[in-house]
Amino acid sequence: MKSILKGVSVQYRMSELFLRTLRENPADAEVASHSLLIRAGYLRRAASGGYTWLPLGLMVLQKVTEIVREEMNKAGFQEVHFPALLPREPYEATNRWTEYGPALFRLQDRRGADYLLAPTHEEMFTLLVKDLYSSYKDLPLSLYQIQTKYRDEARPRAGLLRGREFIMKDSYSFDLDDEGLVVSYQKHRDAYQKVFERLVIDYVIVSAQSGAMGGSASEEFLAPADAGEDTYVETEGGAANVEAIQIKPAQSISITDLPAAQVHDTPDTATIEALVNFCNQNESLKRSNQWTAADTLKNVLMRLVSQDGTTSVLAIGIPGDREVDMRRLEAAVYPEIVTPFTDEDFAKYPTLVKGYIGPDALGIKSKSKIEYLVDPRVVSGTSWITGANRTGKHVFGLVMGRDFNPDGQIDVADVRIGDECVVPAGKVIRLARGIEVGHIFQLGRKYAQALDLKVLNENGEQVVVTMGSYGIGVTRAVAVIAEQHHDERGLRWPRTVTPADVHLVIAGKDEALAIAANQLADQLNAQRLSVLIDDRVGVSVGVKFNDAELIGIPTVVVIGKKYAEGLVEVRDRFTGAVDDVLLSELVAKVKQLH
RNA sequence: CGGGGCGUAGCGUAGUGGCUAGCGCGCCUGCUUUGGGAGCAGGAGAUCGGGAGUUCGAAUCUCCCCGCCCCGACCA
Repeated sequence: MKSILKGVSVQYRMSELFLRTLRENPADAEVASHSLLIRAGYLRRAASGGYTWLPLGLMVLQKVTEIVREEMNKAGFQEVHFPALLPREPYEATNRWTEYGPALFRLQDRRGADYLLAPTHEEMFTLLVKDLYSSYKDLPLSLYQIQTKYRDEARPRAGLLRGREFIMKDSYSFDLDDEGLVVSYQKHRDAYQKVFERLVIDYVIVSAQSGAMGGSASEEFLAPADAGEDTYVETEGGAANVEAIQIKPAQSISITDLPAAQVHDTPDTATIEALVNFCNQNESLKRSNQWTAADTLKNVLMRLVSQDGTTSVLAIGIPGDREVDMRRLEAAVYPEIVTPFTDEDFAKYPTLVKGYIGPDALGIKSKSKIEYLVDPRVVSGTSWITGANRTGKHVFGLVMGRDFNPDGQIDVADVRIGDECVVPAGKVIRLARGIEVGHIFQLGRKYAQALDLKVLNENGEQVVVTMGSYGIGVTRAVAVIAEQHHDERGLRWPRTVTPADVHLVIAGKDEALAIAANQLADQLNAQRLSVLIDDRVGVSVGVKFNDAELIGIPTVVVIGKKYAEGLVEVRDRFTGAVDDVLLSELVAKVKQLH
């Protein structure tokens, strides 16, 4: 493109930048970060879940990466770099070659040997440390890398938010004992807080399930956003992923003085709603205060498939006004997989009557031998309307601890505001969605054990090392920043990650403007402030302003009609403030904004 | 993997059996214009996702395949 500048050097010129902004939102982008990053020319989709970084995008990615790297180094962690393409054997040793399932990209080399594209690198880090270290004196140690990861996601979505190829910073800590692990964990936690502060990502730290990696203590860094895939709860006492919360069990009640259970005809009441309506309309069942779904006990059947392929059936008893939260259930039964209980499955259990299943037919000691677990609200002395195991019949006043005894508890009902929790302590005051940008957890000895990573302790004994594992989604963080910092006009990069410090718009075709703009750019460069200069010829100012707002560099300087009076305009993309500044004072003004 | 939707030029789209596939943006040439996505004139750009079929005739109907997006189950 023609430039109004001749033979001058500024950092980036719009006339030359490999960039094409789009006026309209791409049809396939739903979330703001995705749509804006494409429209503003930061990214192009190259494959399902794979994106090409264009010059502007790469500048942001590099800044984000550098902030992560700096904070890791400051914390005393050392950077290494593994191949993404790895042989099968180490993953076989930890059983993850099979355990990781279809999300693992597997491939073969020309000789037919199995390889994988690493989804995480626990095995390699463990083996590396084993290779070089063998004494307690070498510990503690934390290593990290910033690496491209591969996961064959069933459903890549929302641009950078969930890709099949993405960049992750993963760290691993190695300690002699549990106390050391706690210290290493805390160091990572502190470093992560600094990273997210510098990235200007709004986040909450929530208790988490450690999930597929195994291990115990675990927290997630969630960036609150409607586009997020995780749900978390906040209580007076803290925050947790819904998968990790624990509902406070109800107080048990004395069972003496409770009326005996009675079976009643309740025709056509296979759903809780129908049952409650029937109870409130039937003369003999009516009571002064209306029956509600919470008075009923709903028994839900699920089929569980274990890793070796064997299946079992689980019955879950929850108050009728609640639903089983599939995410919580999946987390609770992990590593078993939950599948629906079908009509064919029903056929195998003649004692179960669909729509009228009651506790009598459930439990490992019953005829069905189906394990029966109940919600923590279903405790001894609570009385329920529930199925009588006969079509069109329910039993009223069935008392837990007197009339039935389940095999145990399971806490998988949906969570609501006001629910009392043990973890995190207190009443739920907020339920929100978040994007997981970081996850830290105490892995323990799973990998060290499997790969035989031991060191000699002070007494000359072999001791298995204990590990922590810590991740930051680097490319995801870019999307999160875009998600959290934009308005209807476009992106608004925090100054720590902006692709350039100043967007200098030449608003006019007078050559004097171009010369002055160039001088300003040089002055800014001299102060280590990078400049993207819009030197395009034949492009109307409206287009230039709109592009500047879309691209989202936080400080926009306009040199145009007021140049004759020795003034330029400084716009703050965050506050919307517009100031006229003397040319001689521009650098000071820009520095002040930074 | 289940459910839903979609695939027409770089982007956004019209076109549900009939002529040379239309429009807006973007792109190229010329002139004009220059503080909020300019105007006029001319132009380039499409295997209508792919394959097979039905038909005198297919972007349009049928089948198969591929790809994309959304919702659900997994994760940084």
